[in-house]
Amino acid sequence: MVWLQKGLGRMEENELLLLGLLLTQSQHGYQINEFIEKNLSRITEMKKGNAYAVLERLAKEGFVDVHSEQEGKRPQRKVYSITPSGQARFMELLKADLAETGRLSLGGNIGLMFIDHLSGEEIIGLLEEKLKKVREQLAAYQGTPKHGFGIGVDLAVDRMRAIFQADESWLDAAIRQLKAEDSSR
Amino acid sequence: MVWLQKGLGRMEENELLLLGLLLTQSQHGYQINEFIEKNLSRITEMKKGNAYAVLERLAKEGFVDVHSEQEGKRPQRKVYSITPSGQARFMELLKADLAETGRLSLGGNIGLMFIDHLSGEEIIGLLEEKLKKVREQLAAYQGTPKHGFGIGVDLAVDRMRAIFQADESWLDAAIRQLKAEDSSR
DNA sequence: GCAAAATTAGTCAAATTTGATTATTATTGG
DNA sequence: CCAATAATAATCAAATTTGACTAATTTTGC
Repeated sequence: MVWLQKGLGRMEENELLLLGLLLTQSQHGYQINEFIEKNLSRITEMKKGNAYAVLERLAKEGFVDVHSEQEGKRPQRKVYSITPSGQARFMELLKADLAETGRLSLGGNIGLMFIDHLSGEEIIGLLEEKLKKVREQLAAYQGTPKHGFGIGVDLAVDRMRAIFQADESWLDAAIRQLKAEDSSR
Repeated sequence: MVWLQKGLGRMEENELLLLGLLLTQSQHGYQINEFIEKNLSRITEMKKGNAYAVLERLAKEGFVDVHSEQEGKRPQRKVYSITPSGQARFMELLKADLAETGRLSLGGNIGLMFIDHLSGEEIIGLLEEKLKKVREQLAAYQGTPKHGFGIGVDLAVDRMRAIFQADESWLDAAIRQLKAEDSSR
């Protein structure tokens, strides 16, 4: 993976996300995780287990309140709500996250680094496979209608789309060039 | 952060990187970390401490051999060399990393999601600050000469540059649009 | 109406990652 | 030539993250 630094770290962005989701309404963990998996899978990859851990951390720091609920014989669930100090923290994190360059981590670049350990055909074959997959991803974006969760979510998704598109163009150009070099031997 | 999945995970990419670096020559930990910090900071953000841990893991799995060296009274250093099974592992990881869509993790997107908690001017101000920083990053790329560590490294760096450039364009367009909306009120 | 599958809700151990810290040897400026 | 700083080399505790697991309740298909 590849990074370009500054701005919030993983964990701080996870805190920002959870605080942001709790800002609209108090929720229990499962509810939050459902929402993330169903609607925000393009915008975060935070795992369930991690979300629960981050919520506990936020509670320990006083940014959220927790209280247990029992509905019938269901496993007790913990409802989290944001505190005033949590709201302040949210604003702080929000501004920090928006202003900085931001982490940029791109899978597949380490492989690229060592590409000369493969033969020309192998390289082209693998990169074409990759290009195909990138295009599938892009197609999925085209198919997605606006979320309706506010302009921000749409912006975030669109930014991802733009980045993906750039990767597609880059890959396409790289493959062409490799092919040209290959045939000129 | 934002992810788009499939391909190697963080740790596997870290393994790939270290195996790849050991392929050329056996090295001790400090040497490897120096090289990464000085030459590959645009391509990975693996931290020193982590590199040592990953090397230990690789040793435990038989992908690298370790033997301690003492030079004078210097702190003993551990020299790592790749084993045949490590070479096979390298090839495996290399192909996997090249063929998949690859993780794409983009900082600042969570903030974007919640942008409507800020006022129009605040948003524009923060995004412009961000744009400035992104442009600085881009300028740094322009200034970097080719590495000379093989075509792969250059490709990887260039891919990063392309992605960054796309982010810059996206940001620029987004700001314009926000300004237009703002002034039409 | 009942067995199988899916959903709800969350926990936990193991693995990974970070950031600070230690300790020795070179180098540099005055 | 001596004190301060930088470079060498790595370790470790604490924090975070993952992925598998538990366990109860609904829903579904036959």
